[in-house]
Amino acid sequence: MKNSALYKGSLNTIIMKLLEEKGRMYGYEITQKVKAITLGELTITEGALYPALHKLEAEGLLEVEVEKVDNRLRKYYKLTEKGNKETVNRLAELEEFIRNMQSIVNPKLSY
Amino acid sequence: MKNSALYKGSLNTIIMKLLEEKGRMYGYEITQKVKAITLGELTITEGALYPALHKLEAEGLLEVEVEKVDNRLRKYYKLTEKGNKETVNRLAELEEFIRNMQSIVNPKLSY
DNA sequence: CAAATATACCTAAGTTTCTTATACATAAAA
DNA sequence: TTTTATGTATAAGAAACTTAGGTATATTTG
Repeated sequence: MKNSALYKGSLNTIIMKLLEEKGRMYGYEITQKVKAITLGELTITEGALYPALHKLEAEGLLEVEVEKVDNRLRKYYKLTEKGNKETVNRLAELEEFIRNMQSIVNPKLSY
Repeated sequence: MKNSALYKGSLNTIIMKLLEEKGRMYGYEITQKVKAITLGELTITEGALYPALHKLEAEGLLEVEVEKVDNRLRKYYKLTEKGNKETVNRLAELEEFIRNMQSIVNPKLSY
């Protein structure tokens, strides 16, 4: 049962959208949230997630707050102001992609 | 104006879906068709298209017929039997991806 | 008529984004 | 006590693109 289609390029948008909603989240929490929302169909691997978070932080779209909970480390991420603006763009792009794909895949529905 | 979101992994499915509909198409025709359907928003680059066609052919999902039209070469591609079956799977996967993305991006709509 | 654009194919180098595998560490459950 | 869950991280490799070329003919435009 292959990883059921996480199309490349969508991960960043997923992260940013969840952070926009929730305010702040830590990495592991994001993986669990995605799994829950998609009823187990979509699994974010750690090898994809952590580099993505670090890159978004490096780009100034996320900022991090480190906390210790239950003697274990957590890195909470939240959107910066720049990140908030960029989230709007990326969501618009994703929605455009979805519209385009539906025009191709289901041409009868797109008038 | 960046290339407006061709999420990686979707190109093969686009090609296969168009061939399923049209019966057979040649490369250049595919690029024009996609541009037309998406009102210019989605452009398939040749550097992506031709390697993708060759790979699908190598995998036995497409077969090719070469023709000369107006003194110019055309390579018409069509789905093999195996390609037809696989198209069903890929479309299902793409639709699942779209459902999952909508669950994430627009949680209020997904009951 | 010359130059640009459209049609039609192709590949190579580099980048991005993932998967897979591994590593470290603590807490809880079997 | 061993496995599973929680929590982070990186390195090597694969896959799928972009960018930038190359070749050639037909048509349109200035």
